[in-house]
Amino acid sequence: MAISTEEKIRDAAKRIFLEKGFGSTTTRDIAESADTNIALVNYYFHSKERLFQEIFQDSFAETFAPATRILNDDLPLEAKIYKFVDYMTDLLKKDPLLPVFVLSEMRGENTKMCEMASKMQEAGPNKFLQQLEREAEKGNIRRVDFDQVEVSLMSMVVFPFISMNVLKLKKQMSTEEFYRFVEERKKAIPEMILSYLRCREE
Amino acid sequence: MAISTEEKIRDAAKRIFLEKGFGSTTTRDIAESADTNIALVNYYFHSKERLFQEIFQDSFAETFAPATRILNDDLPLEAKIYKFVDYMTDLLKKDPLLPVFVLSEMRGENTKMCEMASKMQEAGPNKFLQQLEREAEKGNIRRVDFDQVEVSLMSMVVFPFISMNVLKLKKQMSTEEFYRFVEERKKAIPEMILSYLRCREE
DNA sequence: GTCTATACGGCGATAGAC
DNA sequence: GTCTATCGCCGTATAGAC
Repeated sequence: MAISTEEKIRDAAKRIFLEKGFGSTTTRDIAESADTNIALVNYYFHSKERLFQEIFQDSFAETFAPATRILNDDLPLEAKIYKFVDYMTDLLKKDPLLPVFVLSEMRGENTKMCEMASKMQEAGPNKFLQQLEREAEKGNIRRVDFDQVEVSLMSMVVFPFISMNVLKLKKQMSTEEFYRFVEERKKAIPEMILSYLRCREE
Repeated sequence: MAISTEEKIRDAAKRIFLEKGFGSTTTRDIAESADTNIALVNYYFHSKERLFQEIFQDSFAETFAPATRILNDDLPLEAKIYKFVDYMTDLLKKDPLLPVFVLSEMRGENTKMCEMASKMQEAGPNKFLQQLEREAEKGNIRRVDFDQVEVSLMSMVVFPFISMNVLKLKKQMSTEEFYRFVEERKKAIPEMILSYLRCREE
């Protein structure tokens, strides 16, 4: 059996919203791209706004939930870092527009999207930071600002996808070369983080 | 003497485009925010599209030109990295929406903006990569993939600003705390890069 | 240069037949 | 569930008076 009309609309909406953002996307685009008409978009999703909210929530969760989950896993530090970079890179290779979509809709004073995002935040302690603390106590790593380390880790994985087109321009990369480049980061990023945590004070 | 109407419009346009992007910004917003009317916006800039192109070009140059310039300076490696992080952080503290604006308008298959950006690219050799090569030959640093290092450096500086609102949510930061956080990165980021370049093989 | 008034199209949304 | 037709609004852009 083929996919339902509702699914076709959702898929088309996700593709176009991620590509162009809320403001530059029209209901007509979505309907046409889903091989249907505007009336059905509103029949299933009531309004462009509500359809967008569904897509945004999914995308936000899809991006951040797995990251949080892996960092909260019970894995040795080094293995965890490798797994994090590996998993996130594969995720973003499948859906490279995810982060720039989510973050561009959350920019500035956009209270609406930020509130929505904050409702999806699971609280709980940050086990990754706790783990780094413990390793420092055991003397396995240096004691540095671990919040900075966590943000740097995330930055190095996600930013290349956000700046993909600029990167391809500056480094004269094809799409295939870009994907090879981020593949190589699966080694480079953990090495970078670990050398910072392990090397002697300068 | 007060600033000209043209300047008022340009300033308002920049503020609103950076906050909401091209698609979610209306000429009415801009006119009202500049204390004038739509007719004058089109009188000075001919159309919303052309006004946007001016703002985008400025913003693109404002973000990437200084970065390229510093990396091409004639400075010792360590001093250059510190200067880069320092200067870029100060720049983005003044204009935190710059990178997410530029990169969100360049996402996906948006050929228009990418072509515009490519026309603004100065070619020339990448002196930063050459410098890293030379340092490796002299045995001062390890020989690793220096493209990866350059991208990581840029990522760690820029990404916190792109993800500012998510970061503030996850780490429960106020705006002041966020600015203190990126200020501390002026030390943390260079240390991270340098420890990777200098530490022994693992 | 600046304003008012207006043209014109495209937008989101819905009514109503099937 | 699906479609056609249409409404009303808001978007950009311009004409024309001052």
